[in-house]
Formats: sequence, C-alpha cells, structure tokens
Amino acid sequence: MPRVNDPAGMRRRIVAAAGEEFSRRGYRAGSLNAIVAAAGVTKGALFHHFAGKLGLLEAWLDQEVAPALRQHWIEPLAAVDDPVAGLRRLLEAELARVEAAGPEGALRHGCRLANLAADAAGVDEAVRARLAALYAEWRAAVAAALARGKAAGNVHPQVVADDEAAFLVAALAGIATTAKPARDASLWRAAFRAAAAYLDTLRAP
Amino acid sequence: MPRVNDPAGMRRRIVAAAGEEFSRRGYRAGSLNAIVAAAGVTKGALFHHFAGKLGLLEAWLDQEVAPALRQHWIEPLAAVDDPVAGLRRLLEAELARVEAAGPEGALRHGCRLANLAADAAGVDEAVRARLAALYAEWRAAVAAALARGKAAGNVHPQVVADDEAAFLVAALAGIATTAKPARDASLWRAAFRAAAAYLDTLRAP
DNA sequence: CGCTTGACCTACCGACCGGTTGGTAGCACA
DNA sequence: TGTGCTACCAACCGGTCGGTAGGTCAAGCG
Repeated sequence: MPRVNDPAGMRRRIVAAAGEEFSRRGYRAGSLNAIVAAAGVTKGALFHHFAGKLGLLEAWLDQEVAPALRQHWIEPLAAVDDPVAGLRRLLEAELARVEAAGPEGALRHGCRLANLAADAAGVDEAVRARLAALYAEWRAAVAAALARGKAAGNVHPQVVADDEAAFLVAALAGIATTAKPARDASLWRAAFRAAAAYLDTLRAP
Repeated sequence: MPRVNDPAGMRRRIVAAAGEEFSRRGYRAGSLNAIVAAAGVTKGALFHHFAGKLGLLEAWLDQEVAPALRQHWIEPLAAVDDPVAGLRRLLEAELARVEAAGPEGALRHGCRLANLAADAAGVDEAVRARLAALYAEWRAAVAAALARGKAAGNVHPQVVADDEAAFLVAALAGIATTAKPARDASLWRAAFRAAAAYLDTLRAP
C-alpha cells in the first residue's frame, strides 16, 4: 500500500491518541510509545510534528481541552444575565454528558483539567501557566455572568462574584475528581443537586 | 560505623520519603530509586519491608494520609450539633495550615487525596477501593454532622445531608486542586469565603 | 558459645522510557 | 523531467524504571 502525505490528518490522529493516553494514564505516566502505537504512526513522525512530549501536551490542551471547556462552560455564559438559571442549565447538560459517556467517560477519568492540574502542573512552567490561565478564564466567565446578574437584579447584591466563581469552579472540578474512585454516577447527581440548591441561594431576594 | 537493626525506624523513614516523593511527583511518576536515595536506605531494604510500590502506597495511605484526614476533617465533627459553625472552624483551620506551610505546601501540591484520585485510582483496584472508602468516610462524617444539626434545630430542615456532604467534600478537594496551578493563596481565601457564605445558607431559618 | 532468624545490602535484570539518527518516499514547482 | 523540500520511517541511543537474587550481618535464645 502506497504512502500518502497527510500532515494535517497525521497531526490530528496523533493529538487524538495523545488525548486518549493522557486522559487514561495522565501526562507523566502516559507513554509516547503507546501513543504512536495507538495512532498507527512512528515516533519519527511524532517528533517531526511536535516538540516532544511537552509539545504534544500543549497541542492537546490548545486543540481539544481548552475548546471543550470554552464550548461547554464559558461561551454559554457569554450573554446570560440570569446566571443562576444559566449555570443550572450547564449543570444539567454536564450531567447528561457524563451519563451518556457511560462508565468509560468522565466517571472513570474525572475532569481532564483537574487531572492535569494534579499531574502536569509541576512538570513545566509553561504548562503550569497555561493551566492557571484556563482556570482563570473559566472563573472570569462565571464571575462576569454573576456581575451581569447583579446588574439585572437577578442575583443578590451582596454576592461577591469573584469569590463565588472561585468556589463554583473548584466545586465542579472537585465533583469529577472525588467521584472518580467511586465510579458512581449517583455521586455526581447528589453533588449536582446540592450545587443547584446552592446556586438558588444566590438569587436576588 | 556499625550497622544497627531498627526495622520500625526503617519503615518510618521509608514511608516518610515515599510520602514526600508521591506528594511531589504523584504515584505513577514517583520513583522508588528516588525514595530509597532520599531515605538513605537500599532498595533491598524497601522490598524487605513493603510489597513493592503498591505496598508502599498503601502504607502511606494508611499511616499518614488517612490519619491526617481523620484528624483534620472527621474527628472534629464527631460531636458537633452545630455543623455550620463547626465546618466554618475547619475551613479557618485549613486556611491557617495552608498559609503556615508556605508555597512548598498545599499551595504547590494540592490535596493529597485528590491527587491520588486523579493519579493512582486507575492503577490498582485495591487502591481505588481504598480511596473511595476514604472519601465515603469523609462524606459520611459531614452528612452525620448535618443530620445532627437538623435534629438540634441548627440546620434548615429541607437540607439533604448526603447531597450537601458530597458537594462540600468535592468543593474542598477542588479548591486545593484548582488553586494548584495558580500557586496563589488568595484563591484559597476567595473560595473559602464563598464556602463559608454557602454554609450559612444551610442554617435553620 | 553456637545456631537461627530476620534485617539489611550489593549487584544486577529485562523492559521500557523519551528522544535522536540517517535515510527514503511523496509531491509541488521548474 | 529534474530538483528540492517536507513528510515520514526503521532502527537505535543512553538512561531509568520496578523488581529480584543471593549474600552478609545483627541480635535473641539455648
């Protein structure tokens, strides 16, 4: 069978395989050999397209993790001025995704961003900074929505948007992480019910 | 210099070094060679006392991680019937510990239990079960305190203790994890302020 | 004292790690 | 059709991994 040059497709396949491997085993323990084997390419090809293991991680972060975060958690908040209702919708959507993915999805792997924070933040300064920036972007989106909610009279005026955003983002990441060892969707549901109740307390009186 | 047999001290030194290494680099990426070098012992001694890397992890979990969790988060709740006040005290104590430990402590390493959940839960079934049990114990302690608070009239009767416990434990673990890449104590303080405000909403009217 | 048992050490194993090498094949353009 | 550049490949590198084999030595016991 003849060889065909397809650099874009090659990059995509490698990043996809790397995402699988990093999700399953983490960055530090993830193996380049396993990635190239799963992608059906050689290590030479990997090193031709990416600057080593760290470059591969950054590509995955930029091309898959960050876009998914923005799509699911940041952009839907961009224009809402009733953040309590908006965030409750996002919780329900996330729960639906988790249950749709089944036991091989988030139930087993937890939150990709939280896993990277636990695993890869100490490896490289640039990666640490990028993870910190992603979390900051997430918090900023939540805080901005809460601020708009206050301005629109939908959120209690005493709510401190930045504090609540830090707490909420931490809780969301923590739910995925603490439920991971139990592998039990009912833990997600319980925590999300409480999260929804907490969101209701932020409403204007 | 003559050799002295001190099996108990040897075990202690090895577990301490393993805890350092697993805290800093995680379980999967942590190296037995680094552990024995830091402890000043040989690998033969390590394998004489522990059943390999997994045995070492279990010893660390049982002898350091679990006792610390119980001391800081479980036992202080054992008898309180005003869990809102009790949990707020625990938050303040945790914040004091984080700030006292400085940038080389929890700020850099996050929550040990959450790190293990992200890193080691997929390695071994027994480890996964033990982590799940530890989280369950933590949640149960919080839920029991909330239930006592309801009985004593200190907690709103509509509060669902199990749901709130799952949410609260997730939030606490998540705060340490999401703040790790930022290495900024002010993030802890912001999230803890919001957590305290959330706890107040659980009070009886 | 001799003997036994467990504590501990030196030296080493095969496997796998991330990364590099020198080269060949595809393909746009002359 | 030839030339040059990029895409890609097979083989291999030094180093480190978790783990083991087989020995020496300390110390309690008769």
